[in-house]
Amino acid sequence: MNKLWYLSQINIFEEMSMHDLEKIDEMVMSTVKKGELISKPGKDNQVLFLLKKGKVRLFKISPDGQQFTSGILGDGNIFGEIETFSTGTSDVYIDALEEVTLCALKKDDFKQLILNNPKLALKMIQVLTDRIRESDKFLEQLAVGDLKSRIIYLLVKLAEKFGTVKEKWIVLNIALTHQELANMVGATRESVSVVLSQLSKNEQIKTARKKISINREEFEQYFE
DNA sequence: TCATTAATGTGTT
DNA sequence: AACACATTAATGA
Repeated sequence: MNKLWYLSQINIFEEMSMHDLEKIDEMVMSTVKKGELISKPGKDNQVLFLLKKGKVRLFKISPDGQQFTSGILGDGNIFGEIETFSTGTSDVYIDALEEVTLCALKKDDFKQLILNNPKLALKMIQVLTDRIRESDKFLEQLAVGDLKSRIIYLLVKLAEKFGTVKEKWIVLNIALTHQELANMVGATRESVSVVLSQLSKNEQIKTARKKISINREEFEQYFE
């Protein structure tokens, strides 16, 4: 099984100066509708994408057509490939989980940006390091855990990245179907449904269609 | 509001 | 895990 997991919390824009942010703002920006493919393996875009708004999914497709989601990136993240710089996305499909606004950064623009913002370079390293670390951990969890623990691990990760606290719950601000969750933990849609309703019955999570909240107290121990 | 589709739930093998 | 089928919620004409 090809199991990778990239989850990065870091907002790449934080370290940029106002001046550069304005430049980015002027850059060609495109919007991609939900479900549309942004990139696929082998496609040599030679650009870095700055994700201004929305969420994208990185996934692979196995020979039998099964999708495996290897990561989800949210606002302020960066992905893509240019000759001297790779974010590890050259061999994955990327599609939009929701309507997405992004701008494409060409090689020279990126170089310029780095030159103007030494801190940005550090941030980039941090982002990529973080992805590797997450990937490692996730691989481990997938190898050792039963389905329930894998799902819990995933929900906690999603909560860290996309969650907002609401009383005793953390609401996951990301619309995912059970099928999509299944694609992330390498399980079937049905078994994911079963585990989720189990957790729901135990008041560990709350579910609605494409909406999940997790109980803060129940999962406190899982957070770092 | 109704009909269609998508998401989820459940039992059986 | 795979399948078939039931139920329910979302969508949109």
